[in-house]
Amino acid sequence: MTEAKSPASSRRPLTLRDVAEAAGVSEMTVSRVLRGRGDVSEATRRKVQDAAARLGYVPNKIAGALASSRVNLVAVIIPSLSNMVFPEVLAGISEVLDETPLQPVVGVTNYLPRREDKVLFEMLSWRPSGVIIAGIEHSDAARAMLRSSGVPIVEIMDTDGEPVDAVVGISQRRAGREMARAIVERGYRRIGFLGTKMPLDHRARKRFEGFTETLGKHGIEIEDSEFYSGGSALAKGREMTAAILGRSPDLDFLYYSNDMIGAGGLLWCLEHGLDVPGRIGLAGFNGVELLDGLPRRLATMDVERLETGRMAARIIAEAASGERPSKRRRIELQPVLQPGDTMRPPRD
Amino acid sequence: MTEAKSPASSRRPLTLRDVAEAAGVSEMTVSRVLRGRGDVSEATRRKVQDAAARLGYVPNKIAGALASSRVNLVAVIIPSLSNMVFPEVLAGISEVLDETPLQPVVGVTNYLPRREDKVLFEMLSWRPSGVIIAGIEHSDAARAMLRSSGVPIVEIMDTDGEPVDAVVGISQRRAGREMARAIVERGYRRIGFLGTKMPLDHRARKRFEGFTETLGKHGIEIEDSEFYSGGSALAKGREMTAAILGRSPDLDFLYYSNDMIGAGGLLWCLEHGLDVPGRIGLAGFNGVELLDGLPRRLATMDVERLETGRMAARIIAEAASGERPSKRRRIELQPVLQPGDTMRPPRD
DNA sequence: ATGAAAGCGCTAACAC
DNA sequence: GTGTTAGCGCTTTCAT
Repeated sequence: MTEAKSPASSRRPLTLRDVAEAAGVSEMTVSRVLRGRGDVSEATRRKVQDAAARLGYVPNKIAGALASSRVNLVAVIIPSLSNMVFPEVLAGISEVLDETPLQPVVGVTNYLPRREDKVLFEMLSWRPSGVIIAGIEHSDAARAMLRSSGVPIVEIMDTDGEPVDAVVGISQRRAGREMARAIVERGYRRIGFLGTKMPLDHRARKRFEGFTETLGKHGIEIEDSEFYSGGSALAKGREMTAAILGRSPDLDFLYYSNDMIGAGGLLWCLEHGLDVPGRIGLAGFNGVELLDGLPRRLATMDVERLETGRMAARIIAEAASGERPSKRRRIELQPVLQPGDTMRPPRD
Repeated sequence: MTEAKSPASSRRPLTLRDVAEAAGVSEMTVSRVLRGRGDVSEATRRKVQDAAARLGYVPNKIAGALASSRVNLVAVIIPSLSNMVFPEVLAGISEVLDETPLQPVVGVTNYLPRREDKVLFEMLSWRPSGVIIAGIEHSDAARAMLRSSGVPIVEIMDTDGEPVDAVVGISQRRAGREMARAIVERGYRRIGFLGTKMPLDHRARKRFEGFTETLGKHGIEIEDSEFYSGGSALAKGREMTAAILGRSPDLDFLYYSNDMIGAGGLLWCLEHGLDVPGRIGLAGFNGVELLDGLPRRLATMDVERLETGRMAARIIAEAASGERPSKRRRIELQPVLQPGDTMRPPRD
């Protein structure tokens, strides 16, 4: 059966007026029915709904938004989608916004400040009801845009600094410090660090700073380190582990800046018969679900990504629904050490 | 330094008129400068740009879009962000759209037709310049909306069916058939299948149908199967592998519906000392980068996700830039078998 | 090279 | 309960 050239396929999209004429009422009445606002008699309501459905009317939110100056979009700005951390935060955001009329719109910056500025500018030009943005480090321009946007802003995943408005997440420095403490408590002393070559990843940098700071207090310095960029993180974890242990075979702990390279390192160590966690301990960062299926559970630090997303979304949703802003503008979640099977127990 | 209550932080967002007044020209001139259209003298151009920058003016795209009936958004509708396949397609889309004025806007359906209808409706109500949507199976309502939207539509990742407009991807049935052929050619005969419990994942279903169809032609039936839902795919892969081999120890090949559970299965087999690929062969599906770091490279079928995204985006970009639509409305990419190390070589 | 007028499709506010 | 009027902040079109 060939598609008949139905009227619906004419190039001009339908307007309220079309529905109004088809239903024999005013545009205003159609508008009320379609938004479920105001009093409309059951009879006209049905007439209108029938007409709209029959014609296949899709409202024009552009016009609606302009007229009402209400836009049910929440800008969500994150550095990447390929690091599973961010989709998980997004899941938390969606979960909460699904209960509201708000909708998330995602922008990706690839960790580039320039792109962040641009993405933010683009999104703000759609006049969203709120902004959730990863990190607390932004260009002056970005901070100015956020400040003068007039909508609620939630910076997430890093509380080390001054937020523009609200902030939800963990202290990355503290996460680094706590991991260092856990390692030292467990008697490891010769420590290697493996991470990404990403000067622009402020969260990784702060973790590293916190980590070295606490080691320093115990008179320990990182003995060797390896950095990578690009490629399959699992494979890189293997390569880097081989390289660092080739150079510095006496290391007794390897701290990886993310779970994926940590998993690669774990596989390498097991294949090479190293005694984990006796001879050498391993830890990653993030607590990604993936780890559950590894031969041993890699030690890691869970950062409550889902909850971060949820709380950020709640702040926006509250503000958008006109509630007076809650007092809690700064929510610091606690990173939770999961020692898994790749760290020996603490000495007492 | 405390933030002074600058005029910019007044609650009313700036309009063109504000910039026009500040620059001492008409709104129209400001509009021209900001869009880089029409002839404006260098002098006024500078005046306007200065004023806009100084005030921190962010244009209102809602008003602009309504006036020009041009919206530089491309709706991208996918089932999930946690299956890495989709972020990769998105990366291909972004790569191409970054060279154009177009911007992707992502909607996630969680594999639910209801949600797909809703997300599509919401996105169409913003009058995007095009739609890229995963799959070729949609509700009647969704197909009607797509058809009457008046914008270019590209359905991706599955070519087995009648697209509304254009389609880019692989034939999932064919991918299933080719995997079956490869397995049979390599002398495996007692085959188990492990997959997701997702009646709504049409692509997985079609692959399965193609798979069994080709096996059938060789007089082979699947001997046993396992299905899962939820949880860590890697862990599930292990569990299911243990379960299926516990029940049916004579299986000599396991076909997993995705690489993640395949990887879990591979780890399990290696830990239990099974001879892979001699005693038992394994294969997954998708060709995810993750696999590079596994102890052995899992056999898989690469489906060119990046390229799929790129080509879909190109079709939209062409149409949006007013070029007459290219003839290629149906682009079938070829799934590529990557035998890795978990299938023995074909018998000749 | 610049400006003035009209209107995009809808909703707020007010009449009836 | 329903209709009318006047914009929302831009861009299009046409005049100068």
